[in-house]
Amino acid sequence: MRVLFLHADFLEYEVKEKALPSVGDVPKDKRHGRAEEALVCFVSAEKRDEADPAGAAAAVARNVEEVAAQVHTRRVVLYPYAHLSSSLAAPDPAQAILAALERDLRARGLDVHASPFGYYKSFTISVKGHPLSELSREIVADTGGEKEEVSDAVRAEAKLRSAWSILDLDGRLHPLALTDGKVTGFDFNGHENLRRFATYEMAKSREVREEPPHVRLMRELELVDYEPGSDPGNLRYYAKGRLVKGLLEEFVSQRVIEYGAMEVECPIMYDFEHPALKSYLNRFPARQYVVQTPNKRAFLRFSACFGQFLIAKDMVLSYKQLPLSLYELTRYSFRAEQRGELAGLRRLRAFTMPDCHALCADLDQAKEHMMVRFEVAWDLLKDCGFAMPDDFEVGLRVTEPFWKEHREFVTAYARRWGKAILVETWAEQFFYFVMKYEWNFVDANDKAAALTTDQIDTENAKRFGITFTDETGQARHPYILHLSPSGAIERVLYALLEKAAADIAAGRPPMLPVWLSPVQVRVVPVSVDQVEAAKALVDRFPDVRADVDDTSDSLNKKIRNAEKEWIPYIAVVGRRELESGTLSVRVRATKEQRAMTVDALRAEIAKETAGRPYKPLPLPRLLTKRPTFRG
RNA sequence: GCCACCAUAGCUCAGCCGGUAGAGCAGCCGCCUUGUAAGCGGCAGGUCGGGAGUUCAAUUCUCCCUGGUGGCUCCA
Repeated sequence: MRVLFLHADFLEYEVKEKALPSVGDVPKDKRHGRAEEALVCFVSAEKRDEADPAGAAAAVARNVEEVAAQVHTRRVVLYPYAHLSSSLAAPDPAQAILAALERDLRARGLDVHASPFGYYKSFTISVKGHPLSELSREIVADTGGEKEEVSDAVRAEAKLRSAWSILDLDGRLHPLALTDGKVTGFDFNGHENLRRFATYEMAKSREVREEPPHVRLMRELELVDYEPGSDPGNLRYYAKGRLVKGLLEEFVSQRVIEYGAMEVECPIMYDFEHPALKSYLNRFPARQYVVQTPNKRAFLRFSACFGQFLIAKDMVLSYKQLPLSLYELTRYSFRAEQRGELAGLRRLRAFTMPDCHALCADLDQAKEHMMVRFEVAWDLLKDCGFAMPDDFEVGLRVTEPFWKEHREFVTAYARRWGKAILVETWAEQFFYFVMKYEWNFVDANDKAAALTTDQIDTENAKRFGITFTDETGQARHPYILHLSPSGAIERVLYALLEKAAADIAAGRPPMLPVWLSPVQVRVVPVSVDQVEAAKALVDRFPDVRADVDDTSDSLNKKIRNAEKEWIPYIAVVGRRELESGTLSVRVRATKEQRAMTVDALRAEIAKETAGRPYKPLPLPRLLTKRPTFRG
């Protein structure tokens, strides 16, 4: 709908003749109207409002109430005014919407004066001159006409009754309770991180009032930054950040493809009116970004699910080919998270998510294959630089029927994980999955963020019409696993930076793994006499990100600058080194200073980075040629 | 989305009861040629986040907007 708000000293109108033959007659006493000191709302109902009249009316009502409050009036005039839109709703739906709007506003306690619909009218208006007195808005029912449907899932979540327990390695289930904000029912001694995770999940108690440390780090290190020129939660990556993110993306994709998934690529926007998608949205409590294309309304994908499902439904599949995996690294997935929920790299509106769906013939195969992928994800996170399983806590969510029938599977899962896990059981299946797990990173502020996650989906094959032919020649719907092997790439970076922040707090030198360090070797000449030699030295590190500090700063200053950048190897070159043919290397990880040859340093870096992707230095090699992206 | 708080130079921050701003770092210029976390001096840097209001006068008070942080809600 379109609304023009005018805060008026008065509005006076006179009904003339019918503009639409179909409208009823207006009684004599309603043919003239006058309102004093009112918010006059000229309103057009539009074509797209027809899809959700109640939603459109409610959205406008909220806006009217808000604007009325801003201008401190409770009197509102609704004035149907077709000329605000080039895509008007048909008269009948438009009248219905306006009537609903009028009722809604009355229900909100506003003094509503509605001017007749479908007539030519003359009017006189005196508009106040203050800055809020004139305002026009284009209003769409919340997240489009989908609000009602999406909120099925949101509502389901709200009334979702769940029970929390800790499952230990002996298969014993310890039911948890919340007393005075404390989680009880399990002896958390030696499981401090699990206690923090369970408390986060159950009590949501927040005592810390600090900015998460990774936010400062991501900016100081010139990796990532906010972009006020975009929408909140859409970040910009500087050269170093793009490198780190690109390496993580490549590494994750490499591991998933090695495991056997087929990489595909899908559109980032989808038709709201596609029947399978529409019904899928009901089971997925997300808030979407909405895009108006030239001829339809679309939403930006919030995962790779439907893109891959739409591919899978057209595939010709035999049981002999299962389990079978499709994979895409989504750059980006979009979720219009509420403003207050966004936080640095932990929670974004646009994020990069690897998403790998496996079609499985039956539940046994799904369970078995889930554990194959478990190992892929485990090795992946380990090789990204995490301590497994120490750096994470498992949240495993399961429906009661699944728990009862597959308790042994869940217990075996916990044993493989190697420490007690948090289990949430739901009485009913509210979502499309019967079982899911996440590996949660718990940060310094006791906030948990899910990285790796996998789910057993029992519904979507049917919804999307995905079938395979079984041994008997029958078409059957597969079970679908939804794995994000690392979770969002941004979250991997978040967790690495939070780990580094924990190192700082513990007095250890913070750093990224060598394969992810934007600069791996900084060659530092002691004085100008060695600058040329230093430049030549860099060429002897062809497969290493090495640069040269060719500034005229003091040696101390050059060392300090390199340390502030978390460079793992600082190679000092002075007269002595040139004479001996070695480098004097400051090794960040161990805080030692070692004399090494170029080959020895190269070998050490090669060992540190073995099996990980490599990308060249994304910046000029000479520091004097390099800009600062921010102070 | 709701509530609270924050926004001053590229960065980190001072700035009293309303009288249009200051430091350190970074940058630029010069001197120094440095032996393992800041050498010295100078210059230049501001629509005090944006808009409106109150006032003779607003960085300062009020309102709205934008962005950020925390809490609530949420996290598929």
